[in-house]
Amino acid sequence: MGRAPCCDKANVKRGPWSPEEDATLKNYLHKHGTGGNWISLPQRAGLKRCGKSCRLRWLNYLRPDIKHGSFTEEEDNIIISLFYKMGSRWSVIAANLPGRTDNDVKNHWNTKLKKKLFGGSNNINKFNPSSIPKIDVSFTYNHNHNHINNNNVFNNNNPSIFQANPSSSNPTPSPSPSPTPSYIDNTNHNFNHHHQSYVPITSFSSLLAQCSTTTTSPMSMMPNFASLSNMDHSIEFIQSSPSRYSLHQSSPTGLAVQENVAHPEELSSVSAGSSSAMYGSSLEDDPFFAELGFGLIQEVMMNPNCSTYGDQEDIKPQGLGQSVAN
DNA sequence: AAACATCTCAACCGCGAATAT
DNA sequence: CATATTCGCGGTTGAGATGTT
Repeated sequence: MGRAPCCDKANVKRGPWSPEEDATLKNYLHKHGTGGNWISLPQRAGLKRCGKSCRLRWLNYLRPDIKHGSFTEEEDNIIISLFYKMGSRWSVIAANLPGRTDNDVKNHWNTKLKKKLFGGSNNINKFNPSSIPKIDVSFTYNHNHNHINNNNVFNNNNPSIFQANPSSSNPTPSPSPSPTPSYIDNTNHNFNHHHQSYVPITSFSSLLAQCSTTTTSPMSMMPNFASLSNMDHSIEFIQSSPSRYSLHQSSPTGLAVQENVAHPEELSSVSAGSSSAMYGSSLEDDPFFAELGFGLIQEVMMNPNCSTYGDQEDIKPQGLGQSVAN
């Protein structure tokens, strides 16, 4: 037995909204709000629509703070960076782009960014790093547990990152402000921790550009996905004795703590296999590998041409476990 | 100008999570 | 605590717009 439908599909209108319906919904919400119940709202408002349809129409189109129009380069970079960090959590990514909805971001990724970065999701051989504007890479890693570089998008000083859009900026009452997902809370907490050290990227385009190579192998033209994988995680070394550390690694799937590890410098030899096992997820689960239908990851991981250097010299993300611990 | 291909994006769907009863 | 209801999300679809031949 399947799930009961949310409304009587035979008696609701579907398809594009008319201007009259938009006006009706908008007026009703301005006067009454949702009343805490989208399902019963259409009936109260006099609309022959499913409640879910009303909610979607409001959130994705009618809300007064929606930003229409094309995405800026800065927005692109934020989307790309956050996509790599957390995968297709469109609502979280959208929360960092004022005026943009998860649907907008998702559509933009699927129709523009994927092609911009890879020249077609199903043909990685078309990928051409030289077609991507080069911007300075700004990896940041700090062994001394200091705060991160001010230039990157994960900066604590940037209030939009990992926080839902403040509803106070909305001049009209928001009928149903989206609650801040717990993921955001957790991430924000992690990133405000004064011991945190991690590897953000300011521009994924720049990372791809850094991976241009002197060889002609199509695979070697791909970015170093080993180093990209690490961007899904934040890594923190807390010194427990002069020569020993506890290693705290957080990822979207959880937190792993490893006690009594050697100095971070020595961890550069950690193998890909042990690292991915430590994270409890396989590289094949990685959003970018999934996106590309990637199979032969080892070859990419071993690609020496894809070492990327930040302004600080402490980081050379050449392999799993290496990017933040070098 | 017409036919066809491709792109865009609003809308729908179904699921898991959260909340109410 | 169990069940029902609602919400919110990510994946997918398809109509209309736009580009190409």
